[in-house]
Amino acid sequence: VEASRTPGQRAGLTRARVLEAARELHAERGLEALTMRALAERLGVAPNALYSHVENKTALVDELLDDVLTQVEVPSVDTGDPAAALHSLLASTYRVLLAHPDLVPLYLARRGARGPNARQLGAVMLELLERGGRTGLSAREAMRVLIVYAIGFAAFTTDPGIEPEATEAPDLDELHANFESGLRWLLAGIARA
Amino acid sequence: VEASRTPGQRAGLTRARVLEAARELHAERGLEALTMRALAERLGVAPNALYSHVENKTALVDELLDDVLTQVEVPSVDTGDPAAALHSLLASTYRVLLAHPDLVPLYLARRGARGPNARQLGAVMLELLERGGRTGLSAREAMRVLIVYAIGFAAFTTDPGIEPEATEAPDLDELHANFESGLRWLLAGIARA
DNA sequence: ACCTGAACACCGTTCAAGT
DNA sequence: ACCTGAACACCGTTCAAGT
Repeated sequence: VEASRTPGQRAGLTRARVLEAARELHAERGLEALTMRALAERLGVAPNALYSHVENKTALVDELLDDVLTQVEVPSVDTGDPAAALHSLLASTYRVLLAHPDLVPLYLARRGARGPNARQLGAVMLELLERGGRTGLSAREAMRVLIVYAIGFAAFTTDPGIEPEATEAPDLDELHANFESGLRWLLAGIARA
Repeated sequence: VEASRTPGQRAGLTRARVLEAARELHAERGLEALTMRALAERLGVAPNALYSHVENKTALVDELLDDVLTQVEVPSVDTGDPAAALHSLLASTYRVLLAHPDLVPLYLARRGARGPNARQLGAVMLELLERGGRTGLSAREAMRVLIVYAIGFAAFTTDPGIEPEATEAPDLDELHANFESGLRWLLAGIARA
């Protein structure tokens, strides 16, 4: 929004710089402030200049979502109890999601992330499930249930919406314990059947 | 979009007629076509005329979401096995959600519905849980887990997103069976603990 | 109270043109 | 290849005015 550059002059943008600015903008002012126009303004370029470095807004956000997953603590795959490792992997995922509350609706809307980090977490889960005795279709089913549960409960924790039976709003500790309970039920069912 | 009415003339709108038109528009052309402007056009009024009958778009959509829940089959509360009743209630909810695939992201975004139908379903669930031996906090926790799971899995079924380990896309029968598996695990955990 | 016209304050994206 | 200016095709919502 500087009038300082004329057509033909470079602004020195990079895909990496655009993504970095997007992360900052999101961190500082939240998801709804993360618009292509605001992002362009922060970078001092015209809105359409972004499209030289990013396919569209969806691709940009996808990359943001996948990046966050680097924060998930991945347990070692081939030592220790696979069920315990699965538990800690999912608990870590839940915590990471809660650390970025306003991204959670996006994970929800896109049913997870799509990038390399998401794929790697999926591969680890499958391997742990297989070490626990589930293979092939059965392992993929278990994985789906666990992913759905973790993202779904994170969403519910960041905003319980209206509880059907509205008493008082549940507090965070209660919800965390609640997440653990459900996760244990699922892991027990997966181990048993 | 008719130029036929001058200021002061009534168009005969009602909240009920607006909602009916919204349901039709959504059914015919999908969620993204359901804009206030398109809705007004269908009713032959100016966009802002809608605001005489509906607070805003959010309130309108909330009512739509709650309405859909009338289609859920509610089992009888005080006869039969409460766990079986719980199972059929959740399976019915899942099916109803799948019957309205493009509303599912909205249930997700709002963590369920808020209206009288949602509240009634919640009350039935709590009563069934109590007949199964869970009361108070414990019952509410179990309910949360089940609701999160049903909505989350419905979302995943309507659009699996990208499976972390992308093999072939899972087919519907597989996903339905998958929903049942996870639901059984949860109900078993709830019954046991 | 219920409607219209006009506007406000936005969006994401595309197109043509400059260097 | 990378940028600008201008525009397209929208949104939800508000305000002032008419009857």
